[in-house]
Amino acid sequence: MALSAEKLTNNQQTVLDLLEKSKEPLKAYAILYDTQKKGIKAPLQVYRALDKLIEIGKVHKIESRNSYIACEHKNCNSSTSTSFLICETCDQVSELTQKNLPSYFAKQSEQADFKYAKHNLEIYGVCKDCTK
Amino acid sequence: MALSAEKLTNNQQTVLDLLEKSKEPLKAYAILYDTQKKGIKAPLQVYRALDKLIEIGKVHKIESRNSYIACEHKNCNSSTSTSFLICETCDQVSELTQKNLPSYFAKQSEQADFKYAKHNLEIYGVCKDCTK
DNA sequence: TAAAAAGTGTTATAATATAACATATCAAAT
DNA sequence: ATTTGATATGTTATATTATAACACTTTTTA
Repeated sequence: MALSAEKLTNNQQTVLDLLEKSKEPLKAYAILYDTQKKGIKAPLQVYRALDKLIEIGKVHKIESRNSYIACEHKNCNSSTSTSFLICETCDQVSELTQKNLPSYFAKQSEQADFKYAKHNLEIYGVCKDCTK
Repeated sequence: MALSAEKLTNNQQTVLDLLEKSKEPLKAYAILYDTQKKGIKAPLQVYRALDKLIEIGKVHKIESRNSYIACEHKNCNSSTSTSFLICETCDQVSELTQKNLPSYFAKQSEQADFKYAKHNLEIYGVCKDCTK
């Protein structure tokens, strides 16, 4: 079955629903706490759901924060590269949708004799709302 | 006292020496294990040394690996932005020294109404040695 | 040289994540 | 329809990463 058409299991859907409702990235144990009423009882259930969701590109991990966010792009199948804008004031995170980043990084890498495969970019600063 | 002239304490120097000798990034508990003969006995001693070394720019953290690497640049005082090339084959990490990355990211961020402050970039791929 | 700032040593514990194993579900190929 | 193989589940335990709290010491600076 194609990844994009993948049917989610109960636990996976529960975790994804929560992340999609959330304004900010959530930590695994926050997800656990918030999904107890839906029957998720142990950390592993959360991590396994997250693993799958990340694999199919529905969720991304923000490495520097140990937190997880639903992908903003509809029908995103990519779990490879991620680029985030992280507001240091309000902690909100948005994705930088820059189609040419991979090729830019590939070029930069090449100059260091390095073969680019994928990347994780975390940009910190101040978001639109917080500059007002 | 200027950061660049900062004198390191014993623990800080011990941790930095180890990282500078290492070919790969090291994890905190690996550092702890390897510095026991130098008198470092507890995780907190390692983390405190790392915190300081990161603050003065001598060490960087690789977020997606929970590991630490000595800065390759002599007299680097910057703890703000980091850019790494991480080899998925041999786990060696080098720094991408691209002076114009910050301004490039600032420009990209601006298009999303986001005020760039600093960044963390982790590029995965295959290093020169491993492509042979 | 006193006060302030930074670092140390230590114990305990918090936060994040995975191992191991038995069982269950489900798609698809006989 | 039924076996099969892949994937998911539930559960307990534990590994890994990181910080809190507190008493004390050293270094810096005014």
